[in-house]
Amino acid sequence: MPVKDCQTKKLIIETVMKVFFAEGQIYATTQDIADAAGVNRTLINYYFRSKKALLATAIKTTRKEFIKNSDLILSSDLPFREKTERFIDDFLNNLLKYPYLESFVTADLIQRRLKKNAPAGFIEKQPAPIKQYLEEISEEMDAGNIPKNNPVHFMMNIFSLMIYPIIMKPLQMSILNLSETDYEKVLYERKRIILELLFSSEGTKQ
Amino acid sequence: MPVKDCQTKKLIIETVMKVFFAEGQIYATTQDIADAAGVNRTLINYYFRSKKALLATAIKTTRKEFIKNSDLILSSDLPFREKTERFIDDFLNNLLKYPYLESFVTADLIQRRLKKNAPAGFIEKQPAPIKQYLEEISEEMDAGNIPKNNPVHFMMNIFSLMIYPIIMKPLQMSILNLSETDYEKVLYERKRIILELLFSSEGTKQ
DNA sequence: ATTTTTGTTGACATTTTTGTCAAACATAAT
DNA sequence: ATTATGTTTGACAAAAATGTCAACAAAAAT
Repeated sequence: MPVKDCQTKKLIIETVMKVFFAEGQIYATTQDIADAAGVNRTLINYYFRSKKALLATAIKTTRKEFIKNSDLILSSDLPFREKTERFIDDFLNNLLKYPYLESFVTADLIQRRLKKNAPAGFIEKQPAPIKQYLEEISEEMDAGNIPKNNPVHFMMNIFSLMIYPIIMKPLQMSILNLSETDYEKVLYERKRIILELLFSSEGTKQ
Repeated sequence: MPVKDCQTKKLIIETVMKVFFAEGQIYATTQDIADAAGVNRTLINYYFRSKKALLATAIKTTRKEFIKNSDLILSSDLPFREKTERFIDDFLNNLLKYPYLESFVTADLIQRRLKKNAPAGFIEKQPAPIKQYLEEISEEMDAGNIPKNNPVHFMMNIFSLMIYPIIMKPLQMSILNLSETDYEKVLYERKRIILELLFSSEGTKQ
């Protein structure tokens, strides 16, 4: 019976999550991973066949953890504004844990689109909760609560406002001339800012 | 006198700009670059010392082209709203040419922050035009034309709303269930959407 | 025309990264 | 104790990527 088994296997996956998705080391080698996990590199090939396979499962694992809560929120029957508020709150929390997951997945999608030599990831269909939420956005627009546009814009605005400042932190820090602590403070205010922006224009359509 | 000289040298740089910053092939090898440019790989080492050095100059070149116009706009004495409008217009155009420049630079910054083994880029100070524009944002806030907050939020909002949908296009396409042509159409509407959002909340501060 | 400089090429060397394999090890079951 | 099972390791092999070099070609300068 495997005892240590799942331990090291999990350890390796968690290390990938840390190194790639939390720290953003997209060029990390298998040796880097092994070192960070404190295990022999060969174990990566033992538990997962290849680096590619390891990254694929790591992505799946992280995505599940990422979506778990937010899908529940989007599928709930909370009133629109409250739902949006909770979604943003939850999403931002996950984002701060794994800021670079999206960048990595996107990079992956790009490589696969160009070469047959597919590195890791997987293409994802539209999640049902997102679809439902998009419909609610549409209703809110019809009700005149938010400016009437293609609902995808509202969704895009949310994602943009939440994600960009986090994934581009190093660049934004230098452009905006902010220290590490300053930036943290700014990020902390974001939730409020985003909500104000999304709902400030009540009935201001033209 | 060098005649062909600058031609191939330029060709190589332009190819890097295409492969890395336009197409997003962050894992492209020197051979990939040489193939795409139709030149012998050794020439990369002849004109630039190493891959690292090549990427460094390519980044500098692209950034210059990128900032050239938008800096003029930000430094001009146009009224705030018009200035913002032109800035966004110009920035979006450049962004569509080189969507992945920022992602690449950020990835680079991250690696350098962690290892001493610096790959390519360079750390950038706050550009003076940005500083000036931030002050103007502050004035607009004092004048009550836009909600009063830390001015960096306004700047962050602009960047986020412009850049995110472009750099995360593959992911957004699947999440929002949009085809290539649908997405292009949405992107085209963005400029208007962004401006409406930024200026919709006139005097709505709380 | 010849020399000099610059550009270009292919073969080779080095380094880095990934993957394989057999042997050693630990643990639980018989 | 011995076997069986899953785990771990180091040595090795293979592949991929980068860099160097001497030779060759083309153009400019003398």
